[in-house]
Amino acid sequence: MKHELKIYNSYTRQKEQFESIVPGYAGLYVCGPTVSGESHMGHARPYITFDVVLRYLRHLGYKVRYVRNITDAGHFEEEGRVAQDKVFEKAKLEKLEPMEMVQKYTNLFHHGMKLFNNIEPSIEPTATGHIIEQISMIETIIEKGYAYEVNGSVYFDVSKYAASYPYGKLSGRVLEDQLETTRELDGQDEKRNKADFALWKNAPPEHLMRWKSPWGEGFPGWHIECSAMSSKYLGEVFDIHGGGMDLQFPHHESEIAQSTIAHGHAPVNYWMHNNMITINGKKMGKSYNNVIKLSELFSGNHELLAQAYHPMVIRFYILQTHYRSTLDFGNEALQASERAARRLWEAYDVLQKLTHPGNAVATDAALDQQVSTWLKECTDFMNDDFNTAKVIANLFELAPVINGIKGGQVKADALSADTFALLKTSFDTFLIDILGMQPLQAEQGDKLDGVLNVLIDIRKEAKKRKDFALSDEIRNKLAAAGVLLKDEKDGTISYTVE
RNA sequence: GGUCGGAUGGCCGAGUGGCUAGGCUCAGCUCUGCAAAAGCUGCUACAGCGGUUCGAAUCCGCUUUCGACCUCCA
Repeated sequence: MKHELKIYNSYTRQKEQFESIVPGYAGLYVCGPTVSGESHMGHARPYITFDVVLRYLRHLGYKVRYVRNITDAGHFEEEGRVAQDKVFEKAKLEKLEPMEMVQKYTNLFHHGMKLFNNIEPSIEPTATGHIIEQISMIETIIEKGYAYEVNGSVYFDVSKYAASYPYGKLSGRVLEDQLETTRELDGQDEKRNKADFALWKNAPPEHLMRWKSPWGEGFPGWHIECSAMSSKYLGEVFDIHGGGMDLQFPHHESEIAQSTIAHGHAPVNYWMHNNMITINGKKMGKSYNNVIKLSELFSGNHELLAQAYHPMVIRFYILQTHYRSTLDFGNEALQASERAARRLWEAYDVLQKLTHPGNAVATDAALDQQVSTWLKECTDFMNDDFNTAKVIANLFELAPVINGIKGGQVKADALSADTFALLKTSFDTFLIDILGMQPLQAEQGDKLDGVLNVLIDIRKEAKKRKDFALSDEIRNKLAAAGVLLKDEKDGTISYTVE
C-alpha cells in the first residue's frame, strides 16, 4: 500500500511510518465507554479523534476492522477503595436493574456518537459478553506462572514480569517507584506486591454482577477485558490501539503485560493517545466533578454554557486542535468554532454550485499553483500524524478563492479546469469524508421552501417598485422568525434557517 | 514526593532554526436602496533570564508558572 502516513507511537515516543501487519487491512482498537453514566464532553474527544483515524485509513484504501468495546460491568478497582462494582452501586441509587441502566447509557452513548457523525465500529463487544474469554486468558497467565490466586481473587505478578520484560515503558515509569506507594488500599494485603493488579476479583455476597470461575464467583479485573476482546477480534498482535492519555497507566500498561504473557508477544504495533479536554485548565473528569455532559452541551443547559452547541460545532472545535494537545473548554472558543464551521460549510455549499467555464489553461497561474499546493498539503498534513488543525487551516485558505469566484472578485477562468475539478473533489473529500463534517442546519422540507419562495417573490416585486418599507418588513419579520434572507449579487434571494 | 508535558498576539490555536499558520474578535474599505453575506486591508505574538548560532517561538541551561499521570478516569 502506497502512502506516507506517519503515526506518533506513544510506545516509542516518536513518529513512525505506518505499515499494517496484513497489507491492505488494518486493525483498530479503541477503549470504549464505561456505561455506568452519561458521556461528557471529554469523552467526545477520543471517539471523534479515532473516527478521523478510521476515516483516513479507509481513505487510504485500507479495509479497517474497528473494534470499540462497551464496558458494561463497571470498572472494578483492583485494589478499590470501594471494593465494589460501581455499576451495582449506581444501580441501587437509581433503582434500576444493572443491565437496565447499562442499556440506558449505552443507548445514550450511541445517540451521541450518531450526532457527532462518528462511524459505528465494526464490532462493539461488551465485557459481560466475554467473560469466558477473559477467564480463559487468566488461566493461561496462571499456567505460565505470572499470576497467583488469593482468596478467590487472581493477581498479575508485576515484579516477576518486570524481571524479563520492559514493564512501564509505555507510560514511562519505573517499577521501583510503584512499589513505594504509601497508599493503603483494600485488597493490598492479598497482593504480593503493591504494583500487582487484579485479573479477577472475588465477589462479596452483596455483589449483583457475578460469574462462576475456577476461583469461585467473582468478576473480571478491568484491564483484562480489552486484552481478551482485542485479541479475539483483531488477533494476538494488531495494528493500532487508541484511547485517552489517562489510560496509559495503568490500563494500557497492564494490557501489554497480560497479553505479552498470554500470547508470548506484545499485542500492539502502534499505541495512540489523545490528550485531555480541560476546563479552567483542569482536566474534565468525574473525579474533578467538572464535567459537562453531552446532553447539556447540546441543550445549553449548564451554568458554564452561554448557549447550546451543535454537535458539529463540537466536532469542529475538537478537530481544530491537534489530538495530542490539551484543549481547553471555553464559550468564546466554542462560539468562534461555530462561526468558523458555518463559514467553511457555506464555502463548501457555494463550491458545489459553482461551474467552471472549461478553459484548460489557468488565466491566473499563480493562484492556480497556490490552490494546487494548498490541496496537496492537506494530504501531507493528514499523513503527519493526523494534523487536522492544519488541514482545516488550508481549507480556510481556499474559502476566499471559492467565495471570490462566486462574488466576482476572482475570475471564473482563473483556475484551470483540472485544478477546479481537483478543488471540488478534494474539498469534498477532506471536509466530508475525512473530517466527517455535516451541515449545521437540517435540510429544509419542500413545503417550507415553497412558503418562503412565496414571500421571497413578494419581496422581489416590492424591491422592483422600490417599496423598501415592505421589503424590509418581510426581511425583518422573517429574521425574527429565524429565517435570514440574503440579496445575492445576481438579483436572486437566498435564505438560511437558523 | 516521583515521572512526564505545557507556557504563542484581545480570545482559541498550528508550528521545532531563517519564510504571513488558520479561526474568532476589533477597525477601515469595496459591493449593496439599506442590511446580511462575501471580498480586500490593518492589528505581527511566541513566560522570564542567560547561552549556542550568521540567524531561535523553535536547540541547551536556569528561573517562574500551569497541568497530567502515579487511584476509577477518554
